[in-house]
Amino acid sequence: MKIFNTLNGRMEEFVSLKEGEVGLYTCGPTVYDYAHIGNFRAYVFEDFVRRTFEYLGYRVVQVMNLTDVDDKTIRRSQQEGVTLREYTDRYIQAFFEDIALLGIEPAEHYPRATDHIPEMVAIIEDLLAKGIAYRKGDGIYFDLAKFPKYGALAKLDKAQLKSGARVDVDEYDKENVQDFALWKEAKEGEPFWETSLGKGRPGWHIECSAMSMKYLGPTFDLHMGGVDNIFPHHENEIAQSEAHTGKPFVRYWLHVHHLIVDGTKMSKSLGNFHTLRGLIEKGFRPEVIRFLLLSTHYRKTLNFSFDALAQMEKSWQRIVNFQTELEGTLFGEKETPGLEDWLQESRSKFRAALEDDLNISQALNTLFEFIKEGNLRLSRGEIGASAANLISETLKGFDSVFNLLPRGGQGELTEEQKGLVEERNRFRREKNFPEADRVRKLLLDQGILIEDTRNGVRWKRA
RNA sequence: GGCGGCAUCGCCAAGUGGUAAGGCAAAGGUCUGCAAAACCUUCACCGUCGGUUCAAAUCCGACUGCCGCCUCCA
Repeated sequence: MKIFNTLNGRMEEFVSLKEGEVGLYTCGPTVYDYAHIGNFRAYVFEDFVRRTFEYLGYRVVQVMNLTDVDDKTIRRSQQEGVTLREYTDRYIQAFFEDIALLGIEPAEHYPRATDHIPEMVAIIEDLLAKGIAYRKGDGIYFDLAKFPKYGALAKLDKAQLKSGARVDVDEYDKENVQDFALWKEAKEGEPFWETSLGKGRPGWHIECSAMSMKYLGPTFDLHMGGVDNIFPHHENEIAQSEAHTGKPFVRYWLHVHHLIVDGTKMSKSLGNFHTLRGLIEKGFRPEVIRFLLLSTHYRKTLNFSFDALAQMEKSWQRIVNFQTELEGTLFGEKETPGLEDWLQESRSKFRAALEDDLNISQALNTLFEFIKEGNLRLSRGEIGASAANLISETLKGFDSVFNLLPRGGQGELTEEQKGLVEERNRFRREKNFPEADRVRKLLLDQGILIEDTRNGVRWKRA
């Protein structure tokens, strides 16, 4: 498995710390609102990575944090006059609903920041004791001067980091504008925690250090997130964690690039801002949205458009049709020449694509070539029952990584519906087409679409 | 202002030195009671201009456009 490691800007062979197991930390949402499709591009890709490792035989231990305390969550909960917990509970629930719709496999751990205050305090106390952190004015800050490696991930020269245009330096009471907050002392009217550090709340970055190390250990395999997190968030995580433990923090960093809409940045003011809920209300299937979010290699900007989404729907249908035909057709027994070789070759091409820095486009190429060949064989009438089953299993194996097929197959017909299909067949044999069409319409009204193929009748849910 | 990324057929998107994967759309055909699905055929000299090389979409330079980072946004 080769992956592009942001840490050194190179393609590297992935070797896990523990054989057969991957420790994975993925930066999760700040739960102040519904997540948007840009967020979901990252989460869907992370799911793809997780599934890829599982496909390759690894056991994955994934941690995704839920940031439930920050300026935005505090401000909004106050505006609504509810507690921080009540406010964030609502969006955490929405988040879980959304990722379930997108077919994202749950992580092993979803730690909430506010449930891990003691762990964060412990790290901060240690950093204070080591003289790496200092208390000043309204908070506790990390002293970058004590961490020479700072800037390695983002490839920023510390000396060149200036107080940017976006920061009003006067607002901060720290010794160096570059230093970042570990702890913020309680402000009037804001939620706070009573700790050995005093009353206050954690800075943003410390939660990820505390929670990742708690569940994955001081050094772990893989840390992912959006490119915008490289600096300062991930840079700060490295500084805090390594200053605390004296050990390397993360071995491989993977960063997902952004999503743009119609070639331009997604923003509320441009009216091109989309949430998953919004798209579903417009009638798009979550599987298709997942497909689109997945369809571009993670290190490239993904261009979202409704045009593209509509095309994805068709493209997706091709995959589903193939599976439907394999599962929903009554095949006889038949010898299929070269079956094993073909399946074997497809699997190895598929695997090679995944192992090449998670090249999903190549993996999809393999999938569609597989479907093409399968359809060709179907049209030639070469497929028997056992072959159809093997092909279907191979397809499902590929799909265990994409997760695009409707889950649990398409179910079974009721006895009555089966009877109707039989009845229609009888009418067709008798060439009584008006009656056959009437029965077909009857089934369609129940959501069952009947299609006649060379290999027999098949059905699917409309 | 500093740093970085991207630019491939109408659309989505692989390919990073040896002459353009795949999907959608489109056109023609086959199959078919109809419909759908499927199959066959057709469909690109890779943003612009220079350079390096026997050979470049692939390397170098300039330009144009878009995107991102430069302290709390995936």
